[in-house]
Amino acid sequence: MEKNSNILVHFGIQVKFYRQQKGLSQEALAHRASLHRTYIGMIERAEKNITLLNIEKIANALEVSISQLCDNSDG
Amino acid sequence: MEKNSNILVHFGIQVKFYRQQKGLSQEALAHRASLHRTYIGMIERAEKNITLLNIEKIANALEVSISQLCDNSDG
DNA sequence: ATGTGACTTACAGTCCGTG
DNA sequence: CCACGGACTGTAAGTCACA
Repeated sequence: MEKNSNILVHFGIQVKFYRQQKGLSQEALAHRASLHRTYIGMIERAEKNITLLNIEKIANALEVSISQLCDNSDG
Repeated sequence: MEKNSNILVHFGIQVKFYRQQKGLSQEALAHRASLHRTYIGMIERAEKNITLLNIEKIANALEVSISQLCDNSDG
């Protein structure tokens, strides 16, 4: 229940979850978010400390709010 | 209606609002968040594209959720 | 269709000082 | 205390070839 503090891991998991829920491949999501396909992969694997502008791009591409991607459990 | 997409501006405004509500100076907040004092100023003025790790630091220092800092009026 | 190392360029983030 | 300029260091951004 304690978060790793690794909000990046959590973020990546959420991206992957919402992406698959929409039946999108990393490639397709990358296209919708105007980002590179390998970059999406890196985000999902929490290898990059993403910036707010790109967080928004992905949230929009996934049609979810930023809160849905970042929020853990309203800690 | 269109958002400016300027989430950075919105974020900066929220940081300033919650900071002042707690009666903290930029310096004091910087200290609590383990960030530099000039950096907090830059964020409030939307001059920097902050990363997720620092978003979390600031949210914790302000004792608010990330949603409260990022969420617009996403409909 | 995804993971990974290597790579270059742009900028996040720190520190000094001024008014 | 805060806004702002300049210089600097570290790392995110963005891409590719190949597994």
